[in-house]
Amino acid sequence: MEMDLEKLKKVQIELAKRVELRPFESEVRFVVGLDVSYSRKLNKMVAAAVVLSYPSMRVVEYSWSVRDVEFPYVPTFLSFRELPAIEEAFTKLKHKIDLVLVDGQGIAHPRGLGIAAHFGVEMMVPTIGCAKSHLFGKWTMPTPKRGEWTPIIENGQVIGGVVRTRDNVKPIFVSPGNLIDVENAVKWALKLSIGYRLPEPIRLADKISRRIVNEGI
DNA sequence: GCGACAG
DNA sequence: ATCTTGTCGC
Repeated sequence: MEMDLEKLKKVQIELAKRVELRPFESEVRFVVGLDVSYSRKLNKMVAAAVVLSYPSMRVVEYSWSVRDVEFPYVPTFLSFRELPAIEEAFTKLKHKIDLVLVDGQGIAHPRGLGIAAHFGVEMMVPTIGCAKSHLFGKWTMPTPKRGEWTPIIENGQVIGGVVRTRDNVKPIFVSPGNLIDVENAVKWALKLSIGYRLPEPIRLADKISRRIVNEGI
């Protein structure tokens, strides 16, 4: 397969320069969650985009995209595998989106461009990365109480947070994707986490994409 | 050289 | 991510 990782690293480094970390204070009406599920036998993937109203937290719209899997899973290069699908699903939405949550890292990535940051700079929309496990940066375990969080640090800079979204449940790794800073990314990841480990937008996107795969795409 | 390594 | 049985706990 024709894929030059060194070349792609340069692409990531260039795109990372376009990430803007800044306070996020705009009014939030609609939030979207993005996630991808796979059908191993069909070699296809399904990306789902779920729109929730805020603060009512109701599903007001959702869309999806089915694509052939043409890029392998290589740690730190996840966006080249899933971005085509999640961008297509996102583009199909009719609502005007205020904030996006993506399943994966934001800037907490070796070259500062996890899938959430890559998506954020290409779509130019406020984006937060929420990963279920660690990839990059030094961190310590936060206390077991919901709302508690510890910083993910690299070169003396806070690039994200390890966030406890539920009492005594394994924390999630949150980092800015674009147009938001660490504090606001953590704040919103918590506000959108209601009763479950993952924020509602991402949890529902996972459920919907998985259902589409299991119903025969 | 060795360990780590989103989904 | 997917595959895959039972099991612990609210």
